[in-house]
Amino acid sequence: MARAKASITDLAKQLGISVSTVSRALSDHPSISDPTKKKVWKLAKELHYQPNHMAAGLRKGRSNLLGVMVPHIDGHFFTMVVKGIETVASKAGFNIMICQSNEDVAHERKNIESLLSAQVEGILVSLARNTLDFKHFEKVQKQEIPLVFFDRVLDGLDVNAVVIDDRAGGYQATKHLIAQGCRRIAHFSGPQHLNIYKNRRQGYLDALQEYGLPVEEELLFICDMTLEDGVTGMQHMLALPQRPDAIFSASDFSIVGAMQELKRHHLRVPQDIALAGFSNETFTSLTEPMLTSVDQRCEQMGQSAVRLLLEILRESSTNFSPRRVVLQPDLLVRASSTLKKK
Amino acid sequence: MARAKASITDLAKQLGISVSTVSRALSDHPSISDPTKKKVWKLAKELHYQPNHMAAGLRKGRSNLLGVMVPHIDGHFFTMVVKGIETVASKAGFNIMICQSNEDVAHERKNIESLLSAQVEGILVSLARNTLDFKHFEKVQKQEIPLVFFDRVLDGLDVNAVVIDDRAGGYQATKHLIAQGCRRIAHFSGPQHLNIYKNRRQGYLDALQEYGLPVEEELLFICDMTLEDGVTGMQHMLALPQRPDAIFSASDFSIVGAMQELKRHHLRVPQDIALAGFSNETFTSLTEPMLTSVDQRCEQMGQSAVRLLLEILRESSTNFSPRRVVLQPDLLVRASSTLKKK
DNA sequence: GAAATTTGCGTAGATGTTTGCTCTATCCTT
DNA sequence: AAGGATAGAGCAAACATCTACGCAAATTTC
Repeated sequence: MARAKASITDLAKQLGISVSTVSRALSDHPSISDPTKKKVWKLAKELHYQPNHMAAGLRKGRSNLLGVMVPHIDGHFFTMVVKGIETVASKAGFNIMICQSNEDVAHERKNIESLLSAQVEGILVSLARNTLDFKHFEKVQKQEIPLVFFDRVLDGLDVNAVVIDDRAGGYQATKHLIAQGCRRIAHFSGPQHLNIYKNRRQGYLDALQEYGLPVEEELLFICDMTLEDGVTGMQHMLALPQRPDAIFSASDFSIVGAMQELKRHHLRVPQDIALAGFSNETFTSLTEPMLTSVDQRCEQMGQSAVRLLLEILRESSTNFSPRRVVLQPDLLVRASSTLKKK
Repeated sequence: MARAKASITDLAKQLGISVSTVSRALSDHPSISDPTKKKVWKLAKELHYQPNHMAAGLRKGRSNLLGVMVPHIDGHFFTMVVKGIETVASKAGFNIMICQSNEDVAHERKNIESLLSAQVEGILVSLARNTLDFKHFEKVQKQEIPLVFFDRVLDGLDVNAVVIDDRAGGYQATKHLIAQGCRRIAHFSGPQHLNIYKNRRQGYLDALQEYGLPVEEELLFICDMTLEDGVTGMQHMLALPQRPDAIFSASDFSIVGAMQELKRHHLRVPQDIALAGFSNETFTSLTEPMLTSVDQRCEQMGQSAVRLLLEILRESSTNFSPRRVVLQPDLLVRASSTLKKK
């Protein structure tokens, strides 16, 4: 009964051959004869032999494990990224270990530690919201474990990263609103130390400038991008002497909050105020009216991130210049911002 | 420069002491003097020493790894379950390895293999839709690795499992609709070979019976539970000579479809037709009106599953009778089914 | 038919940790 | 001063696997 894990040694003993022969037979090594291989495979099946990855890994210095850390796995975006990661990694023969930082640096540090001691061969990270320093990642680099960031990257750091062109996304959305005839476009944004929010805002600013529209401080609302923040932001905007005619939010959640507040005031979307969000969350096509949003190609991002990691892994050493992959976002125009009839 | 992973042996050599002393010092063993410990810790830091879990695991016969397999990680439900799993597992000092079966038995088999060879100490599984035989899991049991199923379980098998009481959920929702004054309640359900849908439907039937309401064939709509199916189902219902005054759907997606169709016909929710769904998807509180739904306590399910697993792990051997945890669902009444004013 | 090559398999470490046992000083009792 | 207790640290085996090297036998080559 006792945890009867059969090892390669047990097989060898029972067959009266050496462990090395068994090892080679199991991995279908050419220098083992067919009859011997078959004997080994047969017994292996009978004893429910299970190759021990830890022992093999120890010997070969490989774990076949990739570490993934996300702020949280709920929500559309990270879920889809993880899905992309798992799919590609699994195809490449890697298993993935998942951690959540819960948007907290302390957790992040602890998790990095876990991943390292689990001997992962590479790490994929999207930063927690309050991560400002880089020390815990330096440790990873010192151990020369490939590190790829995705989506949320610390600014000014020369690291491997897969991001979408947030600026372009912000630009497209804003330009679209302008094209619909909006002239006072407000913007809800998140913590500005995060590249994603800063860049989306930059895209917004670029579009305004391109069309000669003034940038007004009062139309910029910085918050944490929750639904409630959207409500607050909208209240703020409605209280202005001259209210905006459109809102571009860097998050779908706060744009929904904004919409709810508008309905409470019996204002019409998009006629009174047009709305556009960011992320293409599932619910954006279920609201009334449906919400215009910028799709982040989340699954593709996960796939790209793994592929980049695998590439680095393959090259090992030699080429150390960090690479950056930039994906193009995709503006999905829906009813919440459609003012012109065709 | 070369992959300079410092091992315990390196530390020992540099300090001129034995590896065992270093090992014990690192784990703060009482029989090592403070000065020695401090020396070891100091050097460990300097050399970026990283304990090798694989080696330790090999030696101790433990991996600190839990395997998780879900049909897919997109969608609210499994995401939240995984979140719950990760949270609890991480607190208990376990890392988790995630696999997706992609609703496919073949994948499922392959993944189980991966998990086993990664030496996971326990496995959590929600079955793929087309899994009908149990062979790949027998292998797990033979190796005496604790196995806990959640949500999707194979019928008639005596295994550890955490599920919700779907019947109770269906019953509660239907009873609530009746209490609101509805008398012709339609039901949208999914494939009847899946016990979740069968049980929700049973709850619906039980409630009708309890209140002496007739069960009418034409009010039962079986589909695949997509949003589009909801639209179709609603069209079907509206075409009836006597239309229903409420709909209970076993999925939130199809209830949204139903609502969209109602709006197209300028019918009011809930005054003309009241609506209730199942799963408490994120978007249910973002629609207008908000949707009544049955919460599946997904995160709690993940947590319970891990806790059950840990319990089994702790007891090891001895007690082998499989346990089953049944969680109570939670009806969340929202505007889409609130007819009575207080 | 001798030399060269190939085939099939075993020997002997080596991977990084942990841990039961052992050994040596030192200090405390009597 | 002898005996024992204790603290501190080392030795070596064990975990399951892999692989460079070696060697004998079988096969090919000229």
